[in-house]
Amino acid sequence: MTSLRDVAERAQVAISTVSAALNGTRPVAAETKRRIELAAAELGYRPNLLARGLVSKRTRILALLYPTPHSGFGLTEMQFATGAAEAAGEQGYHLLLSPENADPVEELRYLTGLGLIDGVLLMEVRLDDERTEFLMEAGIPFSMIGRTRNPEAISYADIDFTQTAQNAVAHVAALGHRKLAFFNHSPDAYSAQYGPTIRTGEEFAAATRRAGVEYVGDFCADSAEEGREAFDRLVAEHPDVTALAVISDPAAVGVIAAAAARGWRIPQDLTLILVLSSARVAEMFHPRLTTLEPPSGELGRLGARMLIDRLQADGDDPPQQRLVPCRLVVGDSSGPPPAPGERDDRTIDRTGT
Amino acid sequence: MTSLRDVAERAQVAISTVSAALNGTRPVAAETKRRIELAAAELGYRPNLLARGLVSKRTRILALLYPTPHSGFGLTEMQFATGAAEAAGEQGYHLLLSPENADPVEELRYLTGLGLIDGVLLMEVRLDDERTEFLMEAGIPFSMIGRTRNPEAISYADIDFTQTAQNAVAHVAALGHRKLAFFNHSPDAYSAQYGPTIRTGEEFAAATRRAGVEYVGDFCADSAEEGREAFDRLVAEHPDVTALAVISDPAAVGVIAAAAARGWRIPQDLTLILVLSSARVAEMFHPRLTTLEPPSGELGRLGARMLIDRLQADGDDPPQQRLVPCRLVVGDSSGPPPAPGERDDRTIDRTGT
DNA sequence: TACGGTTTGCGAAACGTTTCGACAAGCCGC
DNA sequence: GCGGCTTGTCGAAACGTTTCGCAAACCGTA
Repeated sequence: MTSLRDVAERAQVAISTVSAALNGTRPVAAETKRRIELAAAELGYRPNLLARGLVSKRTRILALLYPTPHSGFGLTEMQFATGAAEAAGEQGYHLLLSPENADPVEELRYLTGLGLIDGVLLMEVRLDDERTEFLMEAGIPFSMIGRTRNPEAISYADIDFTQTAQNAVAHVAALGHRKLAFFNHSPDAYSAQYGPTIRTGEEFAAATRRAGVEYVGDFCADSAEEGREAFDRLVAEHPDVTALAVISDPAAVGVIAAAAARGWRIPQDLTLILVLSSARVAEMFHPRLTTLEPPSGELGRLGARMLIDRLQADGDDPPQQRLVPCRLVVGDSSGPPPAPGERDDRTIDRTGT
Repeated sequence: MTSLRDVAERAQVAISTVSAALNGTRPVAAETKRRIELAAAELGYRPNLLARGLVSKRTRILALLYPTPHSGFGLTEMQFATGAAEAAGEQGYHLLLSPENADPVEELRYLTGLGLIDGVLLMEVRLDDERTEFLMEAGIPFSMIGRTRNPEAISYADIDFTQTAQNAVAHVAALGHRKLAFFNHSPDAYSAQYGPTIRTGEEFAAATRRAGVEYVGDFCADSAEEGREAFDRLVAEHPDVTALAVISDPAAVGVIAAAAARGWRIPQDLTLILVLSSARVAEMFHPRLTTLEPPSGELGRLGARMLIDRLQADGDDPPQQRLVPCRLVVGDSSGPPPAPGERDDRTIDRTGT
């Protein structure tokens, strides 16, 4: 490891001069500077981040905090991480992957106490998130991917649920549908606090209202079986439904099976949309499903960039907040609604299977 | 930030004594130690990682290096990362996410020059990987998830392709199949160097040979269209094939479509297996596909643990090497082969579609 | 020639640790 | 009662930077 000292010796100047020349923090005579840069290059000098961080209190390291996932990580979450890492890298920052243990706040206290971290990027933010309170109090710079219930004072990048729902509703309305159903995650302890779940539901309701489309909301757990049941329930109560949006991949599998069992074809008899899922997943289905794909990578990038901006403008300018809508990827599961009576509705006894 | 010095003052001892007491590096009188620990707890003292690292040359930070993915990151890759982060966390280590730019070796040189990193975890290792050469030469501890062509001297965790192929072949053989086809990734510039692609192909060939099962190997790019074409080609040349393993998710979509177009049912007319894909993806298919699921999380964990072991045993004990087979998740796409002539083979003109 | 101002470079302190030689005190056996 | 050993503590140096006060050299102007 060659150090500043080695460079100084070789260039025949003081250590402090080398530092000034290399960082441009102070004027250095052109000739001297040239000599120093040459020496540094010859020796392959790399500044030691630890030493620098020790005195400057800046490490250019960010931590990405994520709860150990309850149900395995999806593609979406991964893309937050890689997006953030990429954006950080571009700005000369590094990203530390920090899985949370049982006590996220304790974890945070520990992590920030290390002096290793300039700021924190929060993933999987809940509507009331204790982590934000801790970070605010401790005065540690952070930004969120997602947002809390009242995020006014905090920088965040999140999905634009309003726009997303509106686009989706516009899509089905343009095809001629007058009634849209939506299967949300089941309102268990987790989802009750999980922003995307709540907001998607609310915004679908609102968007249909605005568009004059009839709306049916229901819930189902993330399994094919539950998707099947929810679908049967839906058709029983609303036989005239022609379009359905589902937020869970496995539930969609169940829906498709149940629809097929009923003799419904997609998209002729039912338009099906996968919400908050990646197009790559949607392609696995047959037919290829229309998807509202979250801009995960971009959200990760935005989150990281906001945090870095905040760190560099050490004045306290107002928090940045960005909402990005999902991309509507139209697949083969979107079509005009069936004419009344056109649907070949047969009842099939599935219990025998 | 409370420092060692604050603790020392409060406990009325020298700084060095506090350090010794807290780290147990030297014997300290029980009473003194108690006083110090009390003071540390009261002040909420956290050792500063930068300062510690500066002198001890150990930061307990590992870097996870991954190429910016050519085709988007899969679930599999994500699980390497989270698995590694988890294992690292358990041992008091941290994991730095490092996307590689155009020049991986330059990136490595920079990263390791920072003095921030104790060791490197390599992902997406190619058969001839320039990164390993650099790391060996530079004497930087590292381990691999995957392995090079000749990995004898390096620690790695990889899939046990031999066992995996054998299990898969045993599975179809037990069902009564006598002929197995395998669609590998297309042998383009990338795959030609990519271990899993090469090894899976070789091992499937070898395992069928050992089991006395006839083998047909072919390639197809990662798209439904190519999967379709490959399947049609296969059936044209080998109409008696009854079992097929596919390594690419999108290709499997094409295969299923092409089989359906032919009137073949799965699994009655064809047993289909998805290779190196997650069970979560396999569930999206209808029917739910039998899968060889890579033990990604575990490989990540193993890789991290090996690296940490290596760092802690600063003697040079031999490299650790672990192979873990894929988990065979039997879905609804596995069944006995059709009786000869049983298959309802109709030729369908798809060109009109 | 003298003088204020500017340019340029130097040296030392500081950041928070670890490490290690020195040393004081207490205890042992003879 | 004294040398030698053990035990416990201290102080200082070192890690590789950044930062900042200061001084030397040089400029143009009076």
